[in-house]
Amino acid sequence: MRSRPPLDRSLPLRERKKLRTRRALADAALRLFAEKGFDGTTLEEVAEEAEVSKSTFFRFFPAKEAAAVEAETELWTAYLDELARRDLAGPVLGELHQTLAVAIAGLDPDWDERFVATRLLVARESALLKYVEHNRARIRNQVVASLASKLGLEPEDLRLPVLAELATTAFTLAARPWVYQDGRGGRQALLERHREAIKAIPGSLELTAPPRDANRDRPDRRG
Amino acid sequence: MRSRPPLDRSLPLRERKKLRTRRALADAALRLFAEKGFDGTTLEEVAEEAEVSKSTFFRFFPAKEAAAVEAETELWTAYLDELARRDLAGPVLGELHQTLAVAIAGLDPDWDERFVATRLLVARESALLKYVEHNRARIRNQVVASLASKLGLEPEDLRLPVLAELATTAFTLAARPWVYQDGRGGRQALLERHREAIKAIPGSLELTAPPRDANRDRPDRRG
DNA sequence: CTCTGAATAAGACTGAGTGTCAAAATCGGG
DNA sequence: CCCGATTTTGACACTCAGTCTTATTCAGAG
Repeated sequence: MRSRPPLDRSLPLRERKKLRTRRALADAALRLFAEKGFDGTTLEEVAEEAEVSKSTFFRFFPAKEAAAVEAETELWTAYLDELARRDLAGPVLGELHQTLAVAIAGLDPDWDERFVATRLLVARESALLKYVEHNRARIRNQVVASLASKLGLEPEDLRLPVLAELATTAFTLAARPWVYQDGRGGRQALLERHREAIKAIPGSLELTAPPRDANRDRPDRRG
Repeated sequence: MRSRPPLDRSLPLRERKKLRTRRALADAALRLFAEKGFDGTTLEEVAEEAEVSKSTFFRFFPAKEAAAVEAETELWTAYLDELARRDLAGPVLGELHQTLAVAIAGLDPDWDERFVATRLLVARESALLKYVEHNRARIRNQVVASLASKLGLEPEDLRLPVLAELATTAFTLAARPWVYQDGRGGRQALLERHREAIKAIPGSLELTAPPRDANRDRPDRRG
C-alpha cells in the first residue's frame, strides 16, 4: 500500500486515535484479503495485523466485508451529503450526475488509489460484491427519498427510482474500465468516463435489434 | 399456506421424492421465517419442520436465504430461459419487456401466491433482501452476455447493462404495489403494472426540477 | 434376494458475529 | 496533581451458518 496522509490536526486527540485505528483495520483488511483471499483470511488475522482485538474490529465495522470497502462507502456517503445540501434545477438526471461529480471531486486525495484496490478486490470476491451491491441499493433508496422531498413528488413516483438507478449504474459502468487500467488518468479521467456514460443513457433506450432474419441463428461474434 | 399441486407423474419415483423434499423445505422456510423472523429461526428448525436433516437442506439449497426465495429464483430463471430461446426484433427494451412477460405467463399457477409471500418477507428481512439483490445482479450480467451475443455487440457496450438494469428495475417497481395489495387482480394485474412501468421509463429521463427559487428551501410535502 | 450406487443422517469442526465482564485509558472536578 | 466517574478496550464464552467426514438407508438392477 503506501503511507497514510496526516490526520486532521483540529480533531481532539482521542478522535484522531480512533481514526488511526479505523484506517489500520481498513488497510489490513484490504491487504490481507488481496493476499490470501476473503475466505482465506480470518477476522483475528485482520485484527492482529492492526494490533487490536476482534471486539474492537466490530466496534468500527458492522461486518467483515465493511472494512474492505471503506472507499466505496466514502464515495456514496459523500454523494448523499452533497445531494442533501444541493438545490436542484433543470433535468434531474443531469443534477444527479453533477452531484456525484462534485462528491468525487471533494474526496481525500488518496481515495483514487484505495478505490481502485477496493474494486479490484470486489470483482474477485463475491461476498464483497454482495455487500457493495446491497449498499448501493440502500443509497438508491435514500436518493429516492431525498429527491421526492426536494421535488415535492410522492415517493411512489416510478420515475425517481429509475433515475436513481441510472445514476449509480452509469457511474459503476464508467468506473469499471478505469479501475482495470489502475486508475490511469486519475480522477479527471474517471469523471470524463462518467460524463460519457451519462450521455450514453438516452441512446440506450433506442437500441434496436436488426430485422428478423438478416443473420439467423446467431450473429456469432462479429456482425 | 395451502396444499401443494400434484407432482408430475411422469418423473421417476426418486425424482418426485426429491421435488417433494425441496418444496417441503421451501414451504417450511417461508412459513417459519414469516412467523419467527429470519434470524429467529435456525436451520435445524427448518430442516426438522420438513423432516430432513440439516445436511439434506444444504444439498437442495446453497444458503439459508435461498429456501425462502424460491419463487424469485423461478421467475428470473424463466426470464433467462425465455431470453435464450427468443429471436430479438425491434427495440431491445420492448423485447426484454416481452421476454419477462412471457416468462411470467408460463410460471406454475401457484407462483403468484408464493411470490407475494416471498416479497412480503423479503421486505422485512434485510438478509433476504441482500440475497435477492445479488441474485438480480447476477441475472442482469447474464442478460448482458446473452444480448451481446444475440445482437453481435461487444459485451463492453454500455447500453446493454443500462437496458438490463432498466428491465429488471421496472418489473421490481411494478411488483411492489401489487404485492402490497396481496396480488389483487392476479397475474394479469401484475403484467399490466409491468407494462405501465416500462412505458414510464422514457419520461423519467425528462424529469426536470422547477427553476431555482419558485419555492426556496424545501417544497415541504405539498407543492 | 442381494448387490450397488446414490441419497441421507449424524455429528464434529471452523469461523463470523454477539454479549458479558473486568481491566485500562481518558477526562472532569477538586 | 490526584480521585472518582465514564468510556474504551481485550478476553472470553456462546450461538449458529456452513463444511466435511463417516456411517446408514434405500431405490432399482440383476
